[in-house]
Amino acid sequence: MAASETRQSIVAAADDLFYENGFDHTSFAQVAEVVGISRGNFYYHFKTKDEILDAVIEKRLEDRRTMMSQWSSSQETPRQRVAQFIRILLTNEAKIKTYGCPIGTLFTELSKLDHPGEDSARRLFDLFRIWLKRQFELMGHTRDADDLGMHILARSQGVATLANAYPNEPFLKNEVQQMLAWLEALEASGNT
Amino acid sequence: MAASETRQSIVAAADDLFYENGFDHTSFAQVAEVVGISRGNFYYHFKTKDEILDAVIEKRLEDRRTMMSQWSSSQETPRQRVAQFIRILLTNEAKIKTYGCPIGTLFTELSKLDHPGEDSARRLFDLFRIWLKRQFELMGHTRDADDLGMHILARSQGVATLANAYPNEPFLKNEVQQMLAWLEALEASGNT
DNA sequence: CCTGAAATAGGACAAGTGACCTAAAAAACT
DNA sequence: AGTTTTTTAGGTCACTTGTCCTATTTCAGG
Repeated sequence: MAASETRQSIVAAADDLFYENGFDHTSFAQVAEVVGISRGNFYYHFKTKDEILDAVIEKRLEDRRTMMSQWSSSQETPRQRVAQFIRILLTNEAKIKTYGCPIGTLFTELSKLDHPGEDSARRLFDLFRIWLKRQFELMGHTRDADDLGMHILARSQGVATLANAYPNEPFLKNEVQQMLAWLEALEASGNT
Repeated sequence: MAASETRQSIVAAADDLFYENGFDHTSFAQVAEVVGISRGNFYYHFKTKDEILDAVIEKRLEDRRTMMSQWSSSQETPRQRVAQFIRILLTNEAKIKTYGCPIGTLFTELSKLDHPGEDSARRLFDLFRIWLKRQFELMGHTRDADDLGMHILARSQGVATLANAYPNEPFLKNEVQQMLAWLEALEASGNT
């Protein structure tokens, strides 16, 4: 098989396993088994575990970028686009209740491990942060656009964490409704 | 030294290390070194790693219980007590920015590891959840007391996560102000 | 078909882990 | 002081981990 294909399979499998079991707790053997290759072959494609982590983060960045560009083409107004962001919680409800937020849990783990990849993981937050800021600016909230973005980002993180702790409750849906209501209540024009 | 004292030292050291480096990533040797005892002695007090985890969770539960009972005696109204809860984020600002929330990060890790201690860790959330519910009930919000408690719990979690990701920003203080304003804006009497 | 590069397999290694064991030291009690 | 119990130290074990190495297979280009 071509090297790039195998590489993709490895990154995809590692992406899932890191999400489901955590980065530190996922071993090379596990990834290799899921992909269906030998551990030895593994090292032909990735020399260190950190290299896989970098590749996984790069993949997650790319996946989110395409997701956000789809929003830009399907949603007319910035308000609708932010609403789309909030609704990720519903789209991924099942996985979030089981594994939490893929971005938040990865950053939290790497931060706790004092792992160099922490900085790369923060870039996943940055991606949404900057994008959200831009949307709020387009809504006219030029001065506090970043604060509003951080606010909605934090709310999403908190909801994901508690939905993970209490999966069998309507909590997540309730909070999404509240966040959407908050978004609607925001004045159309900012305070500049 | 008396066994109970050594045991306490171990639990205290493990509490810190689990918070700073994570449960899975903390080894017996590290805890023993911090306490200043041999690894062999360790097993006289705790037969398995899970036993230490249980003891640490029990300690955290007890610490929070005493904290909340202090609030009850120092704060007159339930509204002031909830405000005190919100202000934990400020009290522990430095540690939260470095290590995140001790309750949230522990639960997230155990959930990801599929560790049996996940249920015990959830009881830490329960402690605050039930207490918050009670405060909102006392404020007159009998019907949606639990929703309000979960809401403020989730906001705190989200703020802690993002403050950990962006420690060099006024974000945490801003959000605490917003949460306190939200609390003030709640009607004194509920919707029953 | 042949040849050299690309890709794969599987074994080996050192380090670290949780767990266990036994003997020595310390403390408590008679 | 002597004896029993409590507490401690340090070695050992089986296992897993990330990493490395070498031999074999696959496969494309001449």
